[in-house]
Amino acid sequence: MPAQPKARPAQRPTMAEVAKAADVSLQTVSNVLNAPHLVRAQTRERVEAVIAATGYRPLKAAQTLRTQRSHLIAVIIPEPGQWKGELHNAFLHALTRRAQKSGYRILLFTAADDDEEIRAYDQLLGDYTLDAFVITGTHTGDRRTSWLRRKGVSFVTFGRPWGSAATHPWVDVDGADGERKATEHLIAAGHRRIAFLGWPEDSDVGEDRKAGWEQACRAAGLPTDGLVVSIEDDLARGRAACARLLDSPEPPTAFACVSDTIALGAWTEIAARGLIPGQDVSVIGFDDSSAAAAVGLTSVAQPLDEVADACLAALSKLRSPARTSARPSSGKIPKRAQQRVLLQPQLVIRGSAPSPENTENTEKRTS
Amino acid sequence: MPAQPKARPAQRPTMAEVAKAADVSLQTVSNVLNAPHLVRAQTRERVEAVIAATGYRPLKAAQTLRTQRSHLIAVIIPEPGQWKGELHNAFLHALTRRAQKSGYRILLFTAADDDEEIRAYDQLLGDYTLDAFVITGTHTGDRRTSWLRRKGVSFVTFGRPWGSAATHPWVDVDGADGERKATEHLIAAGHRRIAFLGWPEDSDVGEDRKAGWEQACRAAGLPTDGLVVSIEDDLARGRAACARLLDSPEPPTAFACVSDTIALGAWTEIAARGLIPGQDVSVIGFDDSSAAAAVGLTSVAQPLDEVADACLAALSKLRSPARTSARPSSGKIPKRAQQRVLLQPQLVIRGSAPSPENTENTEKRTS
DNA sequence: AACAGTGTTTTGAACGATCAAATCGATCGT
DNA sequence: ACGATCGATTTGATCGTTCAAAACACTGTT
Repeated sequence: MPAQPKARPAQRPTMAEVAKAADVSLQTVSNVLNAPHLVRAQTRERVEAVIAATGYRPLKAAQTLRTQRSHLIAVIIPEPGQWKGELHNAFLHALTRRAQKSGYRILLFTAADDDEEIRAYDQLLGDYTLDAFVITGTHTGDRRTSWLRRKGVSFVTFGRPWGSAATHPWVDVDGADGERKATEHLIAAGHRRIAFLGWPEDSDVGEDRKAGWEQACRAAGLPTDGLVVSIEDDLARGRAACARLLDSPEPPTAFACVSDTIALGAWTEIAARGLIPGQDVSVIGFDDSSAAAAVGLTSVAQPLDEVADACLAALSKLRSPARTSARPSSGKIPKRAQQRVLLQPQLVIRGSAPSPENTENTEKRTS
Repeated sequence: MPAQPKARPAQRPTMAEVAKAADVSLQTVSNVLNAPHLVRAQTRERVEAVIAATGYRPLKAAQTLRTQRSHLIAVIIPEPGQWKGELHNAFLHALTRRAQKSGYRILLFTAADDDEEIRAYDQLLGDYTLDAFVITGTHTGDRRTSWLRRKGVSFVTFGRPWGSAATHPWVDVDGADGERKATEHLIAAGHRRIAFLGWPEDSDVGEDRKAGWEQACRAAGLPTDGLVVSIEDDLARGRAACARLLDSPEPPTAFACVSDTIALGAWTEIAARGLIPGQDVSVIGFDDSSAAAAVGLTSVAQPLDEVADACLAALSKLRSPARTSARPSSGKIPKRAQQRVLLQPQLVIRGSAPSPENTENTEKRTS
């Protein structure tokens, strides 16, 4: 029996095989895929037919090696319980969905703190040929963004460059606007003493949201003194804070909260006192968690799908590896997507703070 | 000015550069990394020194192309709100952490249902050179596992092959055991009528957990008739079911629940009646969500870190591309990691169902 | 009839690593 | 002292794709 004649059984087809079957060169197949305008229509159709028949798909590993572009975007997955597990999870999902539509994939990594995260960047960049990072939870004095910039890596942040004039692309949700909408909703329902249950003052996001509440109160001539509480993001603390305020000489009739966690604490305390949330005392949370939906808590929802879209759009600068050529850049500036995007959240109205006209528990959204 | 003499500024070092600097061949550098025993100690040290000095790291894309191994494991990220968002998120985190310790990375993808998921597998396998999949949420008649098997792809499932004798590697948590522990805990605290708030009967996981409750009751000679409720995983329904049972002629004094969501519903109803959870009526949930921790709900915790470890260990069969060689396999069977692992959950005791001797709200874990 | 200009296709090299086999020295047995 | 054996290292080919430049085939000009 002669030596096996190159038997290649049911393997994944390669570009060379497609080329042979279509009786063209390798490069022509490549052109059909990457630069169709260079190929004569007739030839192109023939090649495309073979591609369809064989189910050929270019191998990413080979493409990556050659082009230095992997179609991979790295994103952190936070420690459970940290930075709003549920919110981040929904964001990750949106990002993954959107990315895979445009041919990208999300690569996960973990890190307990910013320094560890920077080390993770270094590792990832050493191993893989990443196209970009999506960074979440930016804050004042964030070292991660400057590190990435220094390394020349593309990235977007979900979160503004708080407290710095950094010019990197970012996408964020207008927390002040959200809290303002929540507060105005309460005012429209007739409330005149509206408390704000917030986070400790070192939180950029927290201060932003607080500002929204304050603006709305000011604009309506309502008091704010003695109506602010700063606590860690914890249901029990939210409950305690709510109790304290309700027992004060001039108790508020509504609570605007910096998070659903804290709002649920308030909601629990109100219910435990035999009061009816949304009727006797109103509560509004932030982030529209599943728990909020479950108990009927009105909450401010972040448009995560849009955030994900905007992040990916901002990364569309993944073009041209910036090679300085003698060719003068033609006067046309490449229209790049928005690099700094601030999106508006929505108020999801439920029983804990219903609309003035309509006291039903029906859920509705207002932008 | 002469042509630029191969100026290579601060690029990432390649293996060739390391080889030149250490005055050895390419292959020797490769051997130092992949088969150190083949290299003379003195040479090895010299090469290692250069590697350390230059910070050289092999490029995954090139390795992947050559070895057909990417060190990538694909995992689904479920739609928010589906299959226990929080639980899956924690699982993903554990998996990512463990994987990156062993040089692997997690690649995300999404899919709305099983068919779409299979299409996603096909896409991923077409593009990337994946090492394996981790599948979650297996169920009776699951088409995904048979598809993967047919394609010859390595994978593990988090979840048993319910209702089939499939032989693929899997890791699961013993839900019956968890619910039994919960029920026994309630029995030890003196409860004699313990209800079970469960899911509709088409859920494999739900039936497994229910069996645990039933076993514990039977073993203690306690009644089960009329104490089972089947509802969707929803807080409001849990609350309603709890109310119905409490209003029945022979109301239970404790609730073992199939999930934290439902347990929180029960908890809410109990609290709303002015009863004190854990004192008047006890409740135990399942999954130890952050909400359970927040309100002090006793719950059954899945050992997700161990699940992740076991999944990765089961995948350690990522060896040998199965080439049939003439070399007879030596008698030694390669010790492979456990391919079928059933882990035991832990009861996390909190106020809603305290220990008999100790009515404090202190949190403790018992295995 | 030779030439420039287009449009289309092919050739050759390269990306960065690993595999398979060849080579080179030194050691060993008889 | 000579081939055999073994350890250490090198050479050559290859994974599947894209880039850069060359080659080819026409058309229209002069």
